[in-house]
Amino acid sequence: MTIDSLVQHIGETVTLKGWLHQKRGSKGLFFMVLRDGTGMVQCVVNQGKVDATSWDNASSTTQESSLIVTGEILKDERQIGGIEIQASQIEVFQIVKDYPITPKSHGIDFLMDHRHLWLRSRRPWAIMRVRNRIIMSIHNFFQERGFLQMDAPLLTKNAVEGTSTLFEIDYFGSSAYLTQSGQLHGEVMAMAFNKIYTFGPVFRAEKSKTRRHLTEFWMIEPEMAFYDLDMNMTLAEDFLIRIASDAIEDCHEELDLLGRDLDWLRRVQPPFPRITYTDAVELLHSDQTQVMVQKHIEQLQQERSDLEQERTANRQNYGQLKEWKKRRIDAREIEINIRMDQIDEELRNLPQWGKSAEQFEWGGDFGGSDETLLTWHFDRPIIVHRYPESVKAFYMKRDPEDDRLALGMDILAPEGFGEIIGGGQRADDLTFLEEQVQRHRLPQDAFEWYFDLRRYGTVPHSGFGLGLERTVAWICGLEHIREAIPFPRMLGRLSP
RNA sequence: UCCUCGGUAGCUCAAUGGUAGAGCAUGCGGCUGUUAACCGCAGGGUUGUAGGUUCGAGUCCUACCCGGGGAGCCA
Repeated sequence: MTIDSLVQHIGETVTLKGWLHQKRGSKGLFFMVLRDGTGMVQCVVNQGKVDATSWDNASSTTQESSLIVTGEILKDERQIGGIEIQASQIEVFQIVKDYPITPKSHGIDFLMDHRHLWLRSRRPWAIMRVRNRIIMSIHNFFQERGFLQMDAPLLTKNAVEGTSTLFEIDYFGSSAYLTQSGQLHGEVMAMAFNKIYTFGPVFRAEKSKTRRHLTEFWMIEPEMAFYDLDMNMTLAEDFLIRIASDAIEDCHEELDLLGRDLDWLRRVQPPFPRITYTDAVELLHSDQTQVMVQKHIEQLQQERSDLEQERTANRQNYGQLKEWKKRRIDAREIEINIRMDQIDEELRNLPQWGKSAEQFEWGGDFGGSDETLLTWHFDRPIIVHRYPESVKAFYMKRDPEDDRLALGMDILAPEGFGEIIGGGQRADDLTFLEEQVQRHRLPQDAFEWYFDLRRYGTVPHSGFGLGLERTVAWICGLEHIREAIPFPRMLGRLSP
């Protein structure tokens, strides 16, 4: 029996195998929160209702000790899940000594060093389950629409994105690279199977230390023959709507535990605003944007002064309080300090963001701050399309109505989560592509097989890439992408 | 690579240049309905590293190492 299925068996006696998450007790009574991977449940151990060995076992268990609990399932509305176990027997696999991750707060460095244990905690549990649900949605979405799942090679000879972000490895004496994208091979398969999608890891040697970057992450890249840019955007829109609605439907408990504001996810409904790059630049230049920045600054200043007042009040009353209450105040003070640091950082950044938006020049690529400011204008994901060709990859088709533009599109998630999808319509003309490869100083011969796609039955086609971890971070409302993957690989982190 | 903040007990954090502390965790004791339980007692430290200033350095200065946040770049 697993904890997630207990609710259907109220009144029955069951045996659960798991780990001790937490224990409280008083004379002759223990409350043990048992974790088995599927959920948590409180087990009550009453000295009068168990044998002596079981009582000793219960007494000696520590955090993360592995054990077997037998007992009756009782309804108890006060508890998590509305049930608790009245234990009749406790057996032990192992008594643990000094489990490093205590129920109190920890710093991120410590937690990352103990990621192999941290994954047992509540928060990672919820996130990984949402990730799993999202992966299922992705496969269901494409499979239901007749897409063929394909695996692109991870070792390649070609750069797809910028060459500076390639991981180079020795391949029997010559150099090879870890793939940055499965797209070129996806195009091959689209010409063979019409509609395909890849789902695999990609690698980028970006020396980025931000909340949105990993060096190894998972990408989903559909590629469709006979799709133009508009069809591509519609597919991407349907795709995100499906992911969000499945998560809302099936991940109540997890999203609740993460404190996710579901209203933002419920608003992921068609149509997503579609704005051209040029309009987006105008929006950045608008007074409206400046007003928004100003409003944000004022809000933060308000929050800051509220926190300051609370802190002062706490300190004034401090002397007269009972010991346990003092500790609460101490803990709260730490929380306040952390939040104030965040606010100060944002208050330092926001004026710069406003300035950089104001001075943004047509032709450049949006920075993280520009994306964030753009999304502030809308209540759901937005699609920005028709970028200047100079900021997009060599394989993008040009806009027939304006040669300066590429038929690319990005989808920006709201609430500052930024770009989660990038894609577009592919160049289908051989001569144009050959010129582009030359212009970008890419090795012509490495792309010969790719050019063959334009020699033998070229057709209009499109596709996009979705970053899985960014999507998980968005759906879960995570501040940092490192929590969206079990074992994040980042600048300076290769273990565990 | 640049900017910025930080590194003090196992963990989270305190400490006007002047005797290094608290909570949690751990150990022992108490408490029969706890929800980050509570109460009492105990053990626990080369203040990131190497120099320097000073009567005196956790605190000031220099260099380096490690980490957080941000910029650039991107999904």
